[in-house]
Amino acid sequence: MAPKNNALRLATATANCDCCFMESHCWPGIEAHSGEVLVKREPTLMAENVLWREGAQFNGLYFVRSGAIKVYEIDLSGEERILQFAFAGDLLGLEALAAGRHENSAVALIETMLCKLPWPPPADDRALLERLLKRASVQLRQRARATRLADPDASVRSFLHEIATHIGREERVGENVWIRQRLPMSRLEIGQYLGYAEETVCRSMRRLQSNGELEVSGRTLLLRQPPVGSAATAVRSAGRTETLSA
Amino acid sequence: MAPKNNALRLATATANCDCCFMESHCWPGIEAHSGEVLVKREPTLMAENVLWREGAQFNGLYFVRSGAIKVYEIDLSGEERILQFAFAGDLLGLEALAAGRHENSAVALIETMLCKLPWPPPADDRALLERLLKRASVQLRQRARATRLADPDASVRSFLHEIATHIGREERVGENVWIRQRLPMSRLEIGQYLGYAEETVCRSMRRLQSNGELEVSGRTLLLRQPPVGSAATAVRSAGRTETLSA
DNA sequence: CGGGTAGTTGAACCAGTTCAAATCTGGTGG
DNA sequence: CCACCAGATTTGAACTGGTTCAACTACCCG
Repeated sequence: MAPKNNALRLATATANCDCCFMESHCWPGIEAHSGEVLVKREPTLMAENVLWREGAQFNGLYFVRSGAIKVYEIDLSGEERILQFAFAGDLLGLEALAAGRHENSAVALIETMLCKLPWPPPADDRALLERLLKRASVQLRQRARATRLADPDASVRSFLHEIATHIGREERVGENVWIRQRLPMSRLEIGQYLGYAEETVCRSMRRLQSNGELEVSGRTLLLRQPPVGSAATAVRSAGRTETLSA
Repeated sequence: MAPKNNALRLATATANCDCCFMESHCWPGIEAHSGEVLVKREPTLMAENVLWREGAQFNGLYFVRSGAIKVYEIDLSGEERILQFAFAGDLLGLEALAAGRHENSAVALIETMLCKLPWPPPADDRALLERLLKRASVQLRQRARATRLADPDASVRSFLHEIATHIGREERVGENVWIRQRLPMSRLEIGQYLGYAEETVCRSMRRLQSNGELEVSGRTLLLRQPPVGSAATAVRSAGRTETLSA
């Protein structure tokens, strides 16, 4: 459980988002190739590698280029509570900006590539601040939804849909649309995020499976994308949100 | 339960935070009387008055000068979930900034005075953006803590302490320090915020009372401020945060 | 003082947790 | 390529803390 601190710290390079295929993911709405934003490529993290540790000084925000990061804290009773899962295009670390120090830890769940936006920002860029403020606003809105819903089935359904629509691939089988996704986190971690026990998540997924809402095999997930207007849609829209994080 | 929409909409006046006794509360860290920030005084809201309603267009952030506001949403099962309580000095509405539309509602719990910072801001002020970004960062950090803790006693204790240290008055009785505060919200609302039933909050407060941690009589609260280093402190620090909102 | 809402208490119920054990999976080394 | 291992997942069963329902009481406002 204790992650080995073998975070790779290889050479980093300054890069311009301009030339990055992820530009539109990291900066939704930005005019393509505006050449505005300077970030640093970070060395690739392998699963379990630490991005930052509780107590570390805050010195920049991260964008996920690919992979998955979990942000978590250890509460007084020693339990791990997961605060955020971040995937490609997501912004990480905003909550540490004000204090200048991280109050939680972040580790890679799978091989992950990141860019870093150093802080304070090198250039005095008002547009950048505005974009970050909007990102913060989005994260605040989403955090409000992350509370556990009425029952575990609703929570898990909502969680899986968020992940699937965020990073999954669509697949057509006959007239139905399914989303295929390999989950980067364990059942236990889903539980730690949603506020349920591992076993409850497990049983919940089984129920969803027997409802025909999804197929699971290990961490591979095939999620039914309910046709708009179906009865299932009304239920599912409980979890309507843009992404799992921002 | 349905609040009457008799929000008072009287004449508002542009004001400068400069001349306001709340300046240092609304803008912690700002150089006093810098004359930078322009806001509008909003008409006083009475208890139950609506500040904004779900679906309303976002057109500015609010600062609470005095009183108390609750921000809540109605989930699919018709239950009210409270997302934020805001008191004097707190900033409201950040989560609607990105979308340009409120996805939740806000009403006054008691008589409340507010200032509004129109959006987009009239002046192109980089320092303002930076401050707001920091405020957003603080709110993100705090939102992470608002999840329900291991047991209701810990949650309620933490909640009451946050409120008390934020808006309560200190009182010395012998060598002990107590904080006196009249709660602006009902037991039910505390439950809707913490994720417990009204009765559970009630019993929890009773347990804290028999522990000698507090005195309650209706909504009047007298909370023991544990001396630093006492056993109680270790427990209490579970809820260590700056304010209940930002 | 009287009515109505908010708060409190008790008891039964039940969803989710806990504990324990079986089963499966993915990855490793031979 | 296959056997094997450690960790992850699943299942079952007992337990328990929080919810629910139903009175009852206290407080606040007119």
